[in-house]
Amino acid sequence: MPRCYILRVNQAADTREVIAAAALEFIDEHGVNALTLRALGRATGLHHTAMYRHFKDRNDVLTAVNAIVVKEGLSRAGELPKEPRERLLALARGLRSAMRDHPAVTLSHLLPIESLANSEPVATMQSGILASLTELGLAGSDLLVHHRLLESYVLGASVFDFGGAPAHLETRRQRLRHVTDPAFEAATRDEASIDELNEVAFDRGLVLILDECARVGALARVDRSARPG
Amino acid sequence: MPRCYILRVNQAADTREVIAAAALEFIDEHGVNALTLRALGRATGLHHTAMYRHFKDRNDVLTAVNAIVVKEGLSRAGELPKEPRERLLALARGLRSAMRDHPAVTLSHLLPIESLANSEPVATMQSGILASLTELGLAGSDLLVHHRLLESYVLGASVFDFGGAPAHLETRRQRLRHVTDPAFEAATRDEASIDELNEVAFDRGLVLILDECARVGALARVDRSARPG
DNA sequence: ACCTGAACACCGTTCAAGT
DNA sequence: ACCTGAACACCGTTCAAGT
Repeated sequence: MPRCYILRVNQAADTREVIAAAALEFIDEHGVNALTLRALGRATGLHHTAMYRHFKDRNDVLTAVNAIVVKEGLSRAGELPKEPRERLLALARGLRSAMRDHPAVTLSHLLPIESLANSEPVATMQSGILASLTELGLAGSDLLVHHRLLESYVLGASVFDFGGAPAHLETRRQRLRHVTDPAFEAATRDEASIDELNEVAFDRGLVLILDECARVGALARVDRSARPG
Repeated sequence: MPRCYILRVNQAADTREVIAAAALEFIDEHGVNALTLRALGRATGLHHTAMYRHFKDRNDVLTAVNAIVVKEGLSRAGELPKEPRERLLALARGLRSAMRDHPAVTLSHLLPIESLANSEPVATMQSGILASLTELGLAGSDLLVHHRLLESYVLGASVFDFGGAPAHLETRRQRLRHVTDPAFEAATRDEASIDELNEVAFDRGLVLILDECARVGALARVDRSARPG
């Protein structure tokens, strides 16, 4: 009984990736909590226990889904600029943009902290960021601290901003209900206004942090050329 | 059959709060995923279905646990300074400190985005932050953006920093394994070094953001006094 | 008002069996 | 090598029944 209508027509593609793509689509539509292995089985036309042939466990499926999102973030960043500060800006905005496209996935973005380290898109993103920070002049503990700051900010703020989706609007209304400023009224009027506010705030913080990275990097570079060796 | 050894000796206290405190203790020890209602029943000496007399559902339990952590954050902040920038610093560091004390709870801190809005400690924290930002001179959309930035940074970065705990050390080693800088070697040597790096990076970003809030607030204040009305 | 016990519909995971 | 089907130990939640 050929129930595998998706897999049958994608024999060329790697089964693992086909399943992961189906999982991403399912999460986008129904949320991450609704993604049970049985539901994923229905979506792919496979028996739910067949997943264990391609994934270690359910977390492994989510890890693969996250890798797709990071990969989309890289392609969103486009051709990477030569200038390191511009490159960091492009990478961060690209990743943010991919996460915004898949808000329901974001909740499981805390998972990759544990398990995504070995995926290829994450390694690419990681080394791109480290190389850019180094080019800015950062080294040693300065490099460590600012790398950590940038990572925590970009991923942390995005997880926070999108993790509660799609309950955003009502939540924000609740949290700001004691404020009487008319600007608050306007910003909490609809989803679009809140989303725009989020993006403006995120970009403000991102520029702030990258400016600091460039400033400290430039200082360190001057310091090194003053007393070489 | 008196199985309720905890509740029996705390008849004065509110049952809901006693259960929430037991849940916090359990999560600290066994992680948030291990907190099933049946396990919580065992910990409190109650039948697991009795929880529904005090909580709407399992998420409601986690919401109550989060409220305790935020409350601890407020008390960690201590006597609040008069100066608004110092007050924001104290509030943010206090909350961060409470979250660091309960890293396993942090994973569920994305939940409060949806549901914690109505708890009393969160409301207190919220209004304290808004009042401080206003005192700094921020108003209108400036106030909105910087409030959002501060909130996303403090909560987001902390969720990200602690969410993967206690798998921190191995994760960081994995993620930075391509770096050869000796400073990285030192920083990933043990848990304490990584924790220290996290705290240094967090505080750096916090000061950066608060300086920006003060700067923009001061500008806006000058602007308002230049053309009053 | 608060707690118990049985029950329901689910879940992730394992494993022997098929091709 | 890949997939199925039955089975296991669990889970959150509901509800009638007890005091």
